[in-house]
Amino acid sequence: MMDPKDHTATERGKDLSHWADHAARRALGSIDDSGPSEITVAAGITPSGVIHVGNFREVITVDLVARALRDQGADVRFIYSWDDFDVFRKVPVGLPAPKMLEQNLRRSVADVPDPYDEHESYAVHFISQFEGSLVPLGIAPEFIRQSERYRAGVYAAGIRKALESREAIRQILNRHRTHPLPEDWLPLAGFCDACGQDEVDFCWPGDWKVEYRCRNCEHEASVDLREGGNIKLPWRVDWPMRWAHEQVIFEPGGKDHSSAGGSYDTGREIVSAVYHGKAPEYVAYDFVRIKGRGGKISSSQGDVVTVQDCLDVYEPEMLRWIFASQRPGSEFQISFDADVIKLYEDYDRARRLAHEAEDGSKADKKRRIARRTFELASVSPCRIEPGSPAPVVPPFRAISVVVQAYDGDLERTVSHFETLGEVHDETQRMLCRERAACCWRWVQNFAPDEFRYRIRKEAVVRTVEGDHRIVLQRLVEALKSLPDGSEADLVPHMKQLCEGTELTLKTFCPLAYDLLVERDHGPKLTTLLTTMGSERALPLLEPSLE
RNA sequence: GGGCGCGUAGCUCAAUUGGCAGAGCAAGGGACUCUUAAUCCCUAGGUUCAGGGUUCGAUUCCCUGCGCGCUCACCA
Repeated sequence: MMDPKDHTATERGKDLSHWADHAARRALGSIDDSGPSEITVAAGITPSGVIHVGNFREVITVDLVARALRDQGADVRFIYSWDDFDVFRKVPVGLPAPKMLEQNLRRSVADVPDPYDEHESYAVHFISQFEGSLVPLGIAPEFIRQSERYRAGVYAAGIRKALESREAIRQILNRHRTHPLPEDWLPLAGFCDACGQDEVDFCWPGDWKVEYRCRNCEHEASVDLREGGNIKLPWRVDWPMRWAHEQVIFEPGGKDHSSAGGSYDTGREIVSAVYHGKAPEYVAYDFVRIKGRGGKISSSQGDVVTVQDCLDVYEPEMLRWIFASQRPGSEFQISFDADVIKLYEDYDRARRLAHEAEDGSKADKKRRIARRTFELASVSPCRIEPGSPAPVVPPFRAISVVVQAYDGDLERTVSHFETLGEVHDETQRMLCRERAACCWRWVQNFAPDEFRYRIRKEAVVRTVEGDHRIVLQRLVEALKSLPDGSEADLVPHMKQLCEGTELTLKTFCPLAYDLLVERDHGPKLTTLLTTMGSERALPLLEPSLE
């Protein structure tokens, strides 16, 4: 724990004013001294199909709070529960082998075969996809698969306690239900050992023994809870049981869990009445919406946008920054359209602000907020010293022009910026390459047409006469006189191109764009010409003069 | 019916636990004898949905109303 009398600690304390810092303080305030020295924060979802960015909000929320807790001196255990012992209730659209999946409904998602035939099960397929996408983001929780826990009998005592308290649980749940649970209700759920389906009726003779009969295949069996098996608690009891089992002190939840009478509400009552525990500190997070993917949605995944889809367009730190900048309760959208440019500009600006030295003015507050947000957004934990140099990366917009001139060649794109003196060392080369890769994927898949161009592969011959011919001739001469000219060298020639003719650059340029990029406008002409180089430009311009 | 959230410039939104209402785009003007998908400077734009309360001070906290969205009352 941090010593509040320590001067630097209290100075530091003023900086810890991000929502994750406040949540961390609340969580620390909720524990008493008798608790374990290590504190547990938790996230978790059901892998019932492709895991999307909306689900990511849960993990990133906990990751940010975990980092905030560590910054306050806590020893943190971050667990991620894969609720893969849940029922496969619905076949998502767009998956392969829909008939096979249809036949596997009502079984545990951990027992449904992988329709892609790549992993041991349906659940594991989507689990490994999602876990893989967390690696570049620096998120590394301890993953727990509930199917394994239940089957190993880890929760035997928790289940037995629920059975012993079944009447209390029934009353708690009934207070929030329209149709009350029957008097003989048992807090049990599970799957038939024979057919794997969840159409099972339970009986509890007492102690550790549970018996069931399958309504589907009429299989009957008796299970000793201590040995584990296909028996679990229903969600509303399962959640509080695991809070107590893991001593979770912070866990967020989506809106569906968060309303009055929802599962957090009943869980809070159950954990206290049955397990003599305490509900974790909680934040409810809102949904993440998607903008600008119209017509580009991958048919194999329905309407779903994954974390990997976001990483295709956004740098890892930037994706973290986007979530760290939004308070959990507010709904926001992740954009794939022209907003991407604006967002990159906002991000670069905020990062410069985060690194600025303080000057005692009121702007310091904004600097502190930006700094703290970037400390939390950083892929690996870091402290930002005011006045320290900010990472240097060329603007996304500039990269979009250059990377298209080089047809997606990242190395040439990077060396272009090196030649311009905007990229200096290996770190900057790496950052530039990473951004160029994102940019190129964006241009190809999502950019609106007005941001895209393609240099002609073969020259087109236009009839060029009169003043247009004169000006084009001058442009060609200018390029020849500057075989490896920089943009600065070319600019003076541009100013003289139209002298003595009826044309202006505005009326001439469409011809040049047509010859070069097959449309009547494009990136700033001098940038385009010097980026593509005379050796590519001249063969496209000259044929129309012959 | 219960709960949560939202309502701020023409548009999209900030204001991070009460401290001079701000950005981007759009609009208008100017600069760089370099086209735009630019860059830089300036201007304008507001009863912060309405009404009340707490406070030295409210976009922020409390109450009421209106409008919008989501969610629970199945399962998870």
